[in-house]
Amino acid sequence: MLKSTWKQFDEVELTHSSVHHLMAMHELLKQNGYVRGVDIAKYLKISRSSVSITIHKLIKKGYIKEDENKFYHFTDKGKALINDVLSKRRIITLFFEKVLNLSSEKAEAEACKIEHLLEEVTGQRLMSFLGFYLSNAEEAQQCRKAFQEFSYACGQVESCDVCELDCYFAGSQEKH
Amino acid sequence: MLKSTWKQFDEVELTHSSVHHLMAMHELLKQNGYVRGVDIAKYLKISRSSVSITIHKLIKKGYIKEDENKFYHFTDKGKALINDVLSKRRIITLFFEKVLNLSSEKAEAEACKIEHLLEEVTGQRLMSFLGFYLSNAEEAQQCRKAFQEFSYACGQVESCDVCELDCYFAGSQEKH
DNA sequence: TTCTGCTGTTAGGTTAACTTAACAAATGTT
DNA sequence: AACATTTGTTAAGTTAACCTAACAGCAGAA
Repeated sequence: MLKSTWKQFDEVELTHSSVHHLMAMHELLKQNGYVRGVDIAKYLKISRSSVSITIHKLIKKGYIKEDENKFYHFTDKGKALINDVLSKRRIITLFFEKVLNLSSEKAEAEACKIEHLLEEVTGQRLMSFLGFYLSNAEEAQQCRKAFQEFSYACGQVESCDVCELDCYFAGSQEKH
Repeated sequence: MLKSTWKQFDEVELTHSSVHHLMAMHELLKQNGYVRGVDIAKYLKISRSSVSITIHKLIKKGYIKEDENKFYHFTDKGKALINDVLSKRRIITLFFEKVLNLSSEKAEAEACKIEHLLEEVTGQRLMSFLGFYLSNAEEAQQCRKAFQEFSYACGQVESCDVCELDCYFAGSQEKH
């Protein structure tokens, strides 16, 4: 891999924290019809002061505007971002839940950690894959069924095609 | 979702940065047979001082030990972690590349951003899925073939089952 | 109207991860 | 032997994201 690829982690347009301030806003707007700083603070379980600072940064960046009564609203830019992140989260969650059979709580928790890090194209491709894999297409249905019956027999071998090192899956069976 | 789920992001045992110091070590050990601070610094393109500090933290946490000549080595704990992360990266990369058809560079870059955030169980499930999906099983082969021929016809509709909001995939087609 | 409580902001402090600058110790060169 | 380079460490500064404490403004209750 390119030796500085790892730095892309820091180069996301908005941090995990900022994205979640926006997500909280979206959720609270849907719930209550309005959002104030204190609502976000309670929702995210952080201090009002911290929220105040982050929100002002987001205002400066053009994702949020504030009205006379200190109620917050999304700008078009903010709405677009929320839409992207929500879609991506939804798709990733669906994948974890419907394909990998994680519980819906775990699926959401895992999606939440990575949703803002993946590029649009990855989300789109995943979307496309799910659109097919979860469809009623004959091949998809049979594939799902066969996978359910399939149990990866990694326990017997020292190494397999997929993991070059000690078998990851084998190791996992001791732990679980 | 549980309202504090998002905080799990910060609660990973090792940060993105720390994990990548260990990954760099692994890579350099494989390449040269030894690692010093300056090697890691050059590899990660950060300052020697920064590496020095991070490495000492990792020594305190028990992932690395230092010999008389300031060469670094993994402890068993470090080896186990590297093994886990590498396996997870490999699986995720494979998924992005072989299932979602991302280029191998993009697949690795995307995997790199999220590999340390996903739980073991997620990696295992993905492993299991790939083990089947990429296998020679009749159903898997047909599914792969059918998916290749499939193009998600999202353009015609306002919304679809998968994305509740504006169609994510439709939006993406304008951009690309 | 005074008091209380809620809300937002500011000030000052912490931690993690970077930076540059300065320096000490070892190593290599001439 | 003297000088230059490499390497690791330390000091001091930056940014992001949190914290607590203090305080100002407002709004409702006694």
